[in-house]
Amino acid sequence: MQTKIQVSDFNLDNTLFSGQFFYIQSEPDGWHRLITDTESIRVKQEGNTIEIDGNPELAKELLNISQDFAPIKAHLEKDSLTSEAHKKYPGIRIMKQSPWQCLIGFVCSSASNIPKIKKNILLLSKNFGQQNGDHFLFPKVGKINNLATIESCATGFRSNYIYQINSIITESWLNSLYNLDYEEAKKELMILPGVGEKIADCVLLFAYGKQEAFPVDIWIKRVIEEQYLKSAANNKKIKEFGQTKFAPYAGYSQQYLYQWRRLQK
DNA sequence: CTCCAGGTTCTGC
DNA sequence: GCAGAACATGGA
Repeated sequence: MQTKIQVSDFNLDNTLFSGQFFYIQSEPDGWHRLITDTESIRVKQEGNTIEIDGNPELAKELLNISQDFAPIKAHLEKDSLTSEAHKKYPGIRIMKQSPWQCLIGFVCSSASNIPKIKKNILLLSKNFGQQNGDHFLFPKVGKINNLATIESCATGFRSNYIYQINSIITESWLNSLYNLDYEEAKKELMILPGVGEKIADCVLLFAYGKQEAFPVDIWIKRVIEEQYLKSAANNKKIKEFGQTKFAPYAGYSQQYLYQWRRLQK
């Protein structure tokens, strides 16, 4: 099934390559296959049109296409650096992933890098996911259940975290967190082994839609120290600064600053 | 070979 | 409470 959706202030490539979602297979003709634990779709942007090959509801949800971007644009333009980042990398949207896939992706992310996280997710899917045509879906909750096989997915010291999380949590527990506010949901997520503040914030932002979350990684630490504080600071300080300065869209500001600093020469 | 990557946990004060 | 080390792995 093919569908076309008109968009504005939306850039597919900038969104897909901003380190939010790790199971993407890009084709040379501009199509990108986005793979979840239930289905996969192909998407492509031509001007202000998003072409969708597959379930259009999944595309709209995952890419957060229908979110009104006007208030976010106004917010980004209030600060000179987020404004510059928005000009340079326009149309980055905060995606709305399934909590499960987002959680495992970011558990893989600790002290790693984006190409390697993508490799981890691909290997986990090949080993534990269901085959779907020429690719494998992301594994469902409970399926990533063999430690030795997880270790073969190049996940290193994160292997045991993945193994334990897979056995501890259920789909309904993950869904129950939608009903909690930011602080409460964060406390719950941080019970999981291998999930600290930063990974919890990523899951809250990229899956649960908590726009006040301000994940602090090495790039955000750098950009805040270099461009705002003009001095060294610990992660707690960085996070407090970001959440206060960029409220109520700290998550969006974070994402644009992250991209700006990470891709800086 | 060394350094680094969308960090977290453990240890020792 | 805090800083510092340990934790695997692959790419530059």
